Amino acid sequence: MIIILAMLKLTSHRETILKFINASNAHWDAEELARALSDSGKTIGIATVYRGLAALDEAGLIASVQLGDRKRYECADKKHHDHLVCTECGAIEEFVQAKIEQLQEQVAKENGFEITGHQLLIFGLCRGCRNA
Amino acid sequence: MIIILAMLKLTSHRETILKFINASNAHWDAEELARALSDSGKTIGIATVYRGLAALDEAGLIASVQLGDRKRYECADKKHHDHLVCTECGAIEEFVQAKIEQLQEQVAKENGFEITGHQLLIFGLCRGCRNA
DNA sequence: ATGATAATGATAATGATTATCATTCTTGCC
DNA sequence: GGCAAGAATGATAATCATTATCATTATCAT
Ligand SMILES: [Mn+2]
Ligand SMILES: [Mn+2]
Ligand SMILES: [Zn+2]
Ligand SMILES: [Zn+2]
Repeated sequence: MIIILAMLKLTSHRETILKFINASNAHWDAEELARALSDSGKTIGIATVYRGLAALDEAGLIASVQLGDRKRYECADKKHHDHLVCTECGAIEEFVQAKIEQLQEQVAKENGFEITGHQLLIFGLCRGCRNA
Repeated sequence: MIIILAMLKLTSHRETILKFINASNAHWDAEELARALSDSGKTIGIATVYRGLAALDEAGLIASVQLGDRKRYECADKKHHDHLVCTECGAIEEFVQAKIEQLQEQVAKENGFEITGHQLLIFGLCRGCRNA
């Protein structure tokens, strides 16, 4: 059904998790996802959800963002982007700013750093919450 | 001795914590700081260290960065900056990139967001770890 | 100095995530 | 198809950072 990388064993549970994430556009944390799966009749043990998410993330089949104290996952089939996080309602919006990405490389070079990843979180009030 | 904002009550413990942070150039988490204080003969209960750091941070007398799962604190008397984090040795370097800051404002505007804060973490290998 | 109020510290509680371990799948192979 | 080896699962205990409790103590305005 899906070509899974060699490092990952295909299991129905992982497939369920992967499909669920790919089918949505949200940023899920483990508990939320477990609840959603349960609500849709596909209950999976919470420990397995945690492990499945970590495995899929490591295999590059889904992406993750560390938001404050919890890790959230989203589908990986979109290009790299960063996030705007509303501190009022929790909404998460995405953006891409090529120039910022490029300037990060420059900063790294100036500091003798070899970049392996980055995370830019912009906190604030979303349009809705500003007007509320 | 120090002009403390009205919102914060001066206590010897908070003063100790503040001085310690200001005297160093590092990014401390609560446990590390408690241990360091203890080692220097000024033991402060761990709960008080947590509360003291949070209070000083809220008052703007020190600054904080959420690094992965733990919160780290540093002295606030430097201008805003972001961080380069070595995933190998844990070293944290600082940088300022005005253009990136400005582009963030632009991104926010484009999305109807009102920025209240941001955090840019660049992960990778520091010069030392690259050559090791 | 005195009292109102906030801070402290020992410790319990929380919340997210990981570790255990017995049981159940997957997959390669006959 | 049937089987064994090894990985995955799930219930639950364990961690780890941080916060909450609550009795005691310190601070600050009067
Ligand atoms: Mn996203
Ligand atoms: Mn810093
Ligand atoms: Zn909002
Ligand atoms: Zn390093």
